[in-house]
Amino acid sequence: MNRSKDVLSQSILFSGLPEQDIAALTAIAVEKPVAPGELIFSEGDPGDGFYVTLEGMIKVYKLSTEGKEQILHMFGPGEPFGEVPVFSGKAFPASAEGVKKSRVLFFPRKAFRDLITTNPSVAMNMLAVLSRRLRNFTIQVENLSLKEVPARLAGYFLLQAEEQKNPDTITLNISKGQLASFLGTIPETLSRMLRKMSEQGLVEVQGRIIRLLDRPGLEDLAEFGKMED
Amino acid sequence: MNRSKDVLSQSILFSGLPEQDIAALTAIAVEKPVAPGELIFSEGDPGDGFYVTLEGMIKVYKLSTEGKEQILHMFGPGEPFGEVPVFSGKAFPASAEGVKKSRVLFFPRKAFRDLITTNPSVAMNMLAVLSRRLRNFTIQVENLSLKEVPARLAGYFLLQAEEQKNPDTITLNISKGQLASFLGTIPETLSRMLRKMSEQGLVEVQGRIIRLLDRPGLEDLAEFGKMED
DNA sequence: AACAGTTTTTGACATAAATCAAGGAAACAG
DNA sequence: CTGTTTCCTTGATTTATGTCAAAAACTGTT
Repeated sequence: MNRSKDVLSQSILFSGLPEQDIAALTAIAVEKPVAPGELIFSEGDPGDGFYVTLEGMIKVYKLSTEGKEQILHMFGPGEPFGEVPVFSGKAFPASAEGVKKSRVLFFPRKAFRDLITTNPSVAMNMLAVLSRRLRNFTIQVENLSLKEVPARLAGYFLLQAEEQKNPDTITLNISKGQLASFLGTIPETLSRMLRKMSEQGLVEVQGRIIRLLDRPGLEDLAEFGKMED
Repeated sequence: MNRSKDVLSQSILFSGLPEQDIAALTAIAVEKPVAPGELIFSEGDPGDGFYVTLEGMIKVYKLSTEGKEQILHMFGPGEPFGEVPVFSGKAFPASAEGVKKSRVLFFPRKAFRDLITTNPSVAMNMLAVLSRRLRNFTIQVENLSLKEVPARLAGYFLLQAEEQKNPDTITLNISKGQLASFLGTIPETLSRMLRKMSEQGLVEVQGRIIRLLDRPGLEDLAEFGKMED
């Protein structure tokens, strides 16, 4: 039942690699189960390797001194995380833990760096992964600094609708509390905004199922962020 | 007077490259003067290459629909920028313009990708550059989401003191308005915070010269972000 | 079905920072 | 220098969102 090879050969990082290279990779990698809420690494840890999510979902986050959490990324199957220390030479800039029951694959730093120097296509894939992540960060900074919570929320819904390829209904794959943390706010505020959006007929909320009733309205909200009360 | 080679051979990206490779690089690159306020590229532009700052200072930023600006990075001599589209295949996620009279070097996408596939050490350097940038972004997100303006400002001062290797006096190399935009706030707020910090004896402000009078106090402020009025 | 635990919602209130408006200082060009 | 433009500061006010406290709605478990 070793599906790690399948996940890897499908992943952004290793797609296009010949069968035998994948085999060599799985040989140097260590698989690890992760329980919900279990810490994988902490901000400040040295970081002598990186991970690929095989199954489940991993969050990467920061905590304020008062305990507020900001989620930086959520990673599903096939997605690598924790690569920054491998190339920057510095410690993990954030912490990672499982959001649900998960499995991850750990790749030791040296073995992976060796692979990259001999295999330009892996290097190119890694560059693409990091570039895409930088892109996402620019959007996250833009959201936090230039947009208000309703606009971020509307943007999130529209993005999810695309990813879930369903233009008018999405299902949250994380709790509302986690969503609040991802959007840079707190559960109370998120709850209030959801109610407001419902009252205005933009969405209909049933637990984790969100029906998008007014896409033009949501698109407008995501861009201009104004909501008349 | 072609110092581009010198700047390149000193740069993070090309350090360690043999003389002849640097020469080959400058052969494919195009030098371009940039006036203060001159646009280099805009968010959404295709991006068929990236840049290295030779001289001066370049800012990369986002604008809100209402015109507020958030600066994402400031790049000085030797620093590359605009690489994301080269590897992600997508458009520029932000815009770039000169802050002062500058010179930049443009590298066409294809030539650079070719260089990387044949030259693992350049690939590794680029990975290091992108990783470091990701690191900075996590800090920026943390600042925007988990810290208040006084804490960000104190953190900025301490960072500058380090970079300028002078523990008790720093000189701003950008205007206060630009600093506000970098910290994710507006000039009015920045001005008020500076006054407050002066009143509390944390710093002394004389134009662009900031004297750090109370490092422990500033460090505390940067971490906990509380300032009694 | 009932319990303990968590997650979500709601209300009243506090506050950091944005906005609006205007005056002052500094930098720059002629 | 001297006028003009840009940058910076200050005050009064508004607003979005965080805080605190408590109730309500789920979740899964014996």
